[in-house]
Amino acid sequence: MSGKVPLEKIDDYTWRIPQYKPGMRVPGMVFANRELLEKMQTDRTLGQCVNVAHLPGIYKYSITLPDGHEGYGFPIGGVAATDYNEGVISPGGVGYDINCGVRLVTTNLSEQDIRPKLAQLANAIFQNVPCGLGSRRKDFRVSVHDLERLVVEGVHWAIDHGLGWSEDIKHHEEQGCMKNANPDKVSTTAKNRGLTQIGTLGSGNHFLEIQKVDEIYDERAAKSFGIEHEGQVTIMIHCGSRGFGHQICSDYLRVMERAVQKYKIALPDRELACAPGNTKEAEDYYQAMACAVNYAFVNRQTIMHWVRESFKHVFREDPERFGLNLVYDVAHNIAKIETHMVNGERRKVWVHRKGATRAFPPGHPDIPAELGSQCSYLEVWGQALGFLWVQRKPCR
DNA sequence: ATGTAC
Repeated sequence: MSGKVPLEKIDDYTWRIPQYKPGMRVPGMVFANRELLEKMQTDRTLGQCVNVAHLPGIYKYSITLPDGHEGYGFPIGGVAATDYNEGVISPGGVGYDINCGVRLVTTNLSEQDIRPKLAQLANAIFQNVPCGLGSRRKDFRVSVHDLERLVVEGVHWAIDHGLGWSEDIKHHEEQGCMKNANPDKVSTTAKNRGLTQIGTLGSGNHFLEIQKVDEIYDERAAKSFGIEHEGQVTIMIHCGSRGFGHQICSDYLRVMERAVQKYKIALPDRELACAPGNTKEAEDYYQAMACAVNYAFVNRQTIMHWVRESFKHVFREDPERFGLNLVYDVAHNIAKIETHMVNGERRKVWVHRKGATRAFPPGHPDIPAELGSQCSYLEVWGQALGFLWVQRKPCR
């Protein structure tokens, strides 16, 4: 089916899908090189990009970023903004792993400093951070009361419980705490699944790696983020909201399937189940999703804490001695209410990002001041698009 | 991605 999706070349890495189907409200915009594009033509990726273009209230484009591939409803790499009132919010535009994301931690060590202790360190981390399908912590389980606090307070909860340093907070998207989180909108099943999984990695493409800086492209930018030299050791953590977010997604997909009937929404694919933005169903999903967003922030924060503890154990020194500063924690599966200029007017929109990291426009407060007000960080795809600033997720 | 499976 997707073999028939027409593509217009904009440049070597940008392809436009015209509104060739009567139901398409906007064109598609696909960012891919030849090789990736060819792969997309063998599966449902482009067809899913076209399906997203049918969503009520969608603005400007249905976007697919590298490395776009098949997902549930939206393709992974899918980005769409829909009108807050006239549009819809769709859990398929976020995915099952709500606030799957990545954080980078720097150290002041070089490869040669760490090499002799590497095996020991890897073992310590392996002990301290459970991984794999269904991984749980027996040593650290939160009560239902704690869970309900942490999904509202986000990283603040972790810091208050000794699971990090206060300066970590400002190095998170949303300062590690999404507002509107409401645990009353989360099922007991989801809460129960969440109790034993704080500080666990999970499986699939989730990872915790000890890395070294291979090459610095922009010295000034790198320095402001604490990347000083090639060979510097860093740590990267990629994971999400575990069974908690997964359960919330499946619970609300059911709610949204009913909403599609109730509000008589025409959709090309039932995996795009959604609700009009100004309904209770939309509000409930958003409040529950925000809980999973905060859960995932706390999960990555807690994992980082146990990495710091592992350094302390292996080197028998305070972790501060090794730097171990958080550069940034960023989500790539999330929906947010944002205001953007669209075709010259201020619009409140639902931004769906699935496998798409936010990048910062010039002047964004999260850009280190020393980089100057004209600097944008990460690749600003948005300049081509007019109002959305997005970046491809880190690929593996 | 995820205890699984409408």
